[in-house]
Amino acid sequence: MASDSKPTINDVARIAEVSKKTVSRVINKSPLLSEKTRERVEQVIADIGYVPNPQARALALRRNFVIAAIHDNPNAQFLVNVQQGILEGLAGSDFNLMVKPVDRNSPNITDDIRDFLVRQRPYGVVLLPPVSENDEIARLCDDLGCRYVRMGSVRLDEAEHTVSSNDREAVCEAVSYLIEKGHQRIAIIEGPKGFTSPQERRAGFEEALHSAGLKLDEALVRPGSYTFESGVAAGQSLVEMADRPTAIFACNDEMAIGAMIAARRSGLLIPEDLSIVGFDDTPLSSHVWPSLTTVHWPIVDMARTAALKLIAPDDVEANARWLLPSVLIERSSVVPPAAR
Amino acid sequence: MASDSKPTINDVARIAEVSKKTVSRVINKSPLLSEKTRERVEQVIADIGYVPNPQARALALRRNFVIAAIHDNPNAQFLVNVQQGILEGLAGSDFNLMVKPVDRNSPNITDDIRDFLVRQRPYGVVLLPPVSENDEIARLCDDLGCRYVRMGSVRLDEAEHTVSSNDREAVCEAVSYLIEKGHQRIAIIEGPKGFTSPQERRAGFEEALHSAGLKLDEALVRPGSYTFESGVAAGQSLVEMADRPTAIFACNDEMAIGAMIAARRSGLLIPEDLSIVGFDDTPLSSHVWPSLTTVHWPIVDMARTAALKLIAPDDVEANARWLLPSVLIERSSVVPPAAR
DNA sequence: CGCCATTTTGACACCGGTTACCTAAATTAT
DNA sequence: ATAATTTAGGTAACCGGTGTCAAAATGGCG
Repeated sequence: MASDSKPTINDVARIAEVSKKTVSRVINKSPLLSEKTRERVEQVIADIGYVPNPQARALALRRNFVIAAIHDNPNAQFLVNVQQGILEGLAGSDFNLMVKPVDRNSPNITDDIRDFLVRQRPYGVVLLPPVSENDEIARLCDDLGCRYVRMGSVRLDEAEHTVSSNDREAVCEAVSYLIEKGHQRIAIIEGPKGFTSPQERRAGFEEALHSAGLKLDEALVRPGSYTFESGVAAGQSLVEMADRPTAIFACNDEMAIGAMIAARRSGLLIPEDLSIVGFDDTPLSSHVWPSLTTVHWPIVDMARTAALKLIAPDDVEANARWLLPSVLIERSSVVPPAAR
Repeated sequence: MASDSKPTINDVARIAEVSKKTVSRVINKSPLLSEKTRERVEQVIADIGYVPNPQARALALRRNFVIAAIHDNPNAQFLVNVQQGILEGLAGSDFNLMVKPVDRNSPNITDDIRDFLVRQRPYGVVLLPPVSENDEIARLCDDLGCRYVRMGSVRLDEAEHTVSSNDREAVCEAVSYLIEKGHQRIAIIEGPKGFTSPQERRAGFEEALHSAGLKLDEALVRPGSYTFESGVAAGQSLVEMADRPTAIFACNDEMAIGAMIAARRSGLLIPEDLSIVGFDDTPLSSHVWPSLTTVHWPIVDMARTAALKLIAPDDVEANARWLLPSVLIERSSVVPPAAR
């Protein structure tokens, strides 16, 4: 009993004895309408359960109510946080969220995205890191006249199309915290080359050393790829050193936890023998034992802000905001270094 | 230089000197067209870069090209896998994926979903567990004439609206494997009450015991909620028993890993002192040390199948498939019990 | 009461496609 | 050669909304 097909604006108009246009005015809360007819029409709408057809609206308005999240990020927790944030920003509006993953290794990412934008014509897109760091794609959106916000550690000094976090300052703070605790030999496990966020985090690391008068020991720098395995490998090579570091800063939590596991395998106690600081504040970081001291990366906030920038041009506050704070979360993976 | 607004079907018709309808026929690959005009029109389409407007099509066809994933599941890895699977199923079609999370604790989930379906009118929806277990919502889809597929351990004996996995058999196999290894005192950490999947997994557990002639010891049953913390709690209470079990089956990986951590905190060696088997095969399960023996839950396959069922009525193979195999993955968290 | 300004409402074309129906040309049958 | 049938393509209405602009209704004021 799937009932007859849905009532349309014409049905409402006929029953309420007004024109379609008047019904349209009621739906769109136009101010130039008498209270009397508005009530009458609203009554009819409620009676017959009329709901405007979004496709028809989209056609007439020449714009739809879709925000797309374009990503090439394989991290599940990140993705889900971003989606949550965008949906929070969209809540209460007519907008819906569409997800569009792209293949980071494909040579024609740009073509793929162009095709998507041209076919689907989303009202706006949120570009997620690392795809957000691709200037060509941002230009593509510009050319196609598609609203966009780039999320990440992009540090473009323009509020309109960007939502960033101050990774550099936050890492500087975190590493300074290690130094304050008495650590001098501090290692870093870097993120993948060629992206902004690992660069920023590395920069913050150096900044902290410099302002404490320490100099960077290249022997304590390890490459990483943001994966658990790369953290294990880097951690292992660090703890096997003759004069191993007393603390490690890893550019993300997964690698930090990998390093933790590697250290433990080598018989080290954490944090007594080795302090560790991560970055991201994934749920996992509070689940491991000892719980991981890390930098909270405000993904959900960034995503919510990005969504608001796209759909709420009047929200001056959201539109002005483009640099959100990453803050240090002290847990239990850091203590002063043991005397040697 | 955002260029003038996009070419429409009228532009193509005018330039190719045919009617709109003929262009429409070309787009829709209608067979009743001469090869000559088809080529001419296709040439014009390519020349001016015409792309059909999806909103207009949606309006005229009275159906859009949107598949929505409706979920109330907080697990990030699960969600991302589902999205990946659905997108694989949708790949190459005109369909796009929309995500619609609902609040599992809200009393008016049904109203929320009804509202979404009525407003957005997606072509089809994939209901994810545990929402998929709610019969009221399935009925709602029926009433609203919205195609749907319920994913999960739903075990409705009807292929049309269901994609399930054989959790029960798989768990039975996994626990039988423990028994073969020589374990007799096997504990279970259950999933949340009131959902099908934990029930099925528990049933499989009992089945394995029975067919081996063992009887269920209620003292070795612990409640859980699929969270890491509940796994820690359950694990701890199990290892503190005077005659503790030699093996634990946890109804998901997160709890298995929680139990693993709890056991280690109590000074137990894994797997020497305690074997552990999980369920899901999350990436984490191969990252922990020792790597977790677990049951692979074919989420991606299930999601892909669900998507195909929605959009490819001709794909008889996909439409007939509704029970996908969960298979045991042997890693290194199980060994025969130590002599006591 | 009549006139003008203002508010409220409606007629109609249009957004960019599709369907139903129709016509003219081409082909086949008689 | 003519009628019957098929094939190729066109016409007009329609899907369900919105924008424009003008008409109708209302109200204030002399």
